[in-house]
Amino acid sequence: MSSGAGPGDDAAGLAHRVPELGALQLLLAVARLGSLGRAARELGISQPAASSRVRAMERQLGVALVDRSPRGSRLTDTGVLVTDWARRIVEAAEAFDVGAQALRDRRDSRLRVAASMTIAEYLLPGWLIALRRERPDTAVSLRAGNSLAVAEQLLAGEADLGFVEGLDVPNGLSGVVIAQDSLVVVVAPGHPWARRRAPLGPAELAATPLILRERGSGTRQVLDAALAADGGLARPLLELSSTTAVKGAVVSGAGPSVLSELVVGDEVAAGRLVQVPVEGVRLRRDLRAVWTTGHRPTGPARDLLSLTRRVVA
Amino acid sequence: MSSGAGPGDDAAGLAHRVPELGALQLLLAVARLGSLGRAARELGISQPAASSRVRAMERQLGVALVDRSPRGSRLTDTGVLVTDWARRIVEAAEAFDVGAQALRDRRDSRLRVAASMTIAEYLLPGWLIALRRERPDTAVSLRAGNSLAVAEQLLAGEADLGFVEGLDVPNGLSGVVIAQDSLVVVVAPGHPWARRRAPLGPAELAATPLILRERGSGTRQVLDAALAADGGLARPLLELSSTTAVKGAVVSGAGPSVLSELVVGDEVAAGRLVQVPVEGVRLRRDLRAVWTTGHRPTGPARDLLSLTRRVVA
DNA sequence: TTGTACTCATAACCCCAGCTTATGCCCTCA
DNA sequence: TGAGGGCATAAGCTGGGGTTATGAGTACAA
Repeated sequence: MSSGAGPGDDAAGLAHRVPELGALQLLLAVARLGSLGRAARELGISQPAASSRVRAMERQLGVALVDRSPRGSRLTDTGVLVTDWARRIVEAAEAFDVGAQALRDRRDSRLRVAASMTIAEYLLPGWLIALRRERPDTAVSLRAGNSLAVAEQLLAGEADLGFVEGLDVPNGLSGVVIAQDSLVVVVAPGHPWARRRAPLGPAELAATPLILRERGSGTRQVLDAALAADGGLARPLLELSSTTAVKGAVVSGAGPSVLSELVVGDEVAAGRLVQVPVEGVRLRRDLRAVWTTGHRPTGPARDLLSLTRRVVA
Repeated sequence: MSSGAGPGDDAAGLAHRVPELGALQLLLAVARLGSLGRAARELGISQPAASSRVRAMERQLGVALVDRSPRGSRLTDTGVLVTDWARRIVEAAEAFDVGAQALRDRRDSRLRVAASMTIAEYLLPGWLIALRRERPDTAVSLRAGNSLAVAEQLLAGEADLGFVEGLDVPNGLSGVVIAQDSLVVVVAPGHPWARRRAPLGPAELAATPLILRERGSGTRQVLDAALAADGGLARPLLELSSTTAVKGAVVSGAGPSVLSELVVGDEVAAGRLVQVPVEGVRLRRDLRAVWTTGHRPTGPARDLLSLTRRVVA
């Protein structure tokens, strides 16, 4: 094995090394139900199919996952670990699914939602999963855009309920704050700030070139407003057009950035990014549900709204 | 569409509604490279194959994902959204991959790691991904167990580096604290505590029956120790044998629980669980890297260690 | 213009992964 | 001892997804 691409760091083979979704679901079902046959029935396949899939997974991964016995199947120790990793994939897939579903049913859904990008990306799938649990019959359609587009769609009657992040409510709309989103300063683990314990102040933050989204983006606005309170202004080291690009640049060590904790939550938890403590800067923005003034949400819109309001009061 | 299971809430069809990993990777590659052909080359498949896969995805999801032009392909607006959801699936799959890889190479790897369950499940994959980026040739093997098992393997020379969570360092081992894990009180969004703003005190926490892991588990130990400082003791409402089971019970509203923020991070961010503020209880535990006293980590072990220490100093 | 180089789409063919049904063995329990 | 639930094996079919070969549209330079 020479240097460079070892086996396992080529993206190409990922799909061949990771079992497909159906197999992972099957594994979860086996864990839950304690029997290959029952799991097979739950997923609507035959028992031999389930048996062979699990066997194939074990061959693929090179470890034993389930203990078969004539009275059922239980996970092995490593099976438990693998299943937990698998669960994260399946959950991400479920979020993808509800999101895609909502995206597809553009027209004539019972509940048409318009949301800003960040909310559509990170929060809505979770809400829709919860909504589906409580009101399985509600068909939801989703359109994502910036705050302006959300407002337009509500005013044009093309959406029943909107979600926006930002400092104020667009004209003609009413709304309630449903959550607060914190912006956080993040750096790659190798950056000097990563070991820092003393909080950053506004002056230092304003003086340091940051990796930022272009001027006009929601995140940038909040940052500028926060620093303006101290007479400062964010200095861009690099301006990128998508949040993902910014995040990628920070992870690869290009410099510090200020991003929503929604966006970097995973990376911080997994240690790919480090959050730098900050003091004296108001890096919070409200997340709001909005509707056209006078048309308080009713029916499915009300269901979804009450669901989101129970989150982070 | 009658009541009950609508289309989209049956787990069975998930794999048919969500494109498979290869297709999602392809989409990410297209987004990054701006061309179907280039993306195809990167993944080692032919251009027509890529073209057809993307087309199949669009048919499957019912939305246009990429704008084809004779000079390349760019994502549509909804394509950007879908791609972001897809990225989360692929990242989960990468974590699965490195984990499984480490699990497979049990014997004669250059670096044999033993880790407690929680660390193996939530943190190690991220570290291994980072390690692979810096030292692509390092083959890592992983065994997961409780703190005792980790200690045994280190002392028996079956592992080079261990990771444990807990209050103290096992006998015969040395170690450093690499991170702190906070335990948090969580409830389902419908629970009365979800709207609560005043922090819980130790007395109230000790007086409330909780959903817990069985006595002897790491989490339970920390909780008992923390409450013991005030003369209290956790009262179980329900004792379950796995963290996942506890989490599931809390999500479905069975009652409050105390869990590691590593475990519930996703759920809290997505609003499936609500974190309740707590005051006056020391719900922190150290995460430590450990090794047999006298054998300070060298080589690959040192690489991994330094990597983890850069995280949450 | 015309040639070249890039894009993506279409067509015809092929293969194997994974499904199904049918069966058998093992264990447990009434 | 027979019934029933559990898993494994065998044989056969199907189709999704791959391949190569080719065409058609756009851009740019000679």
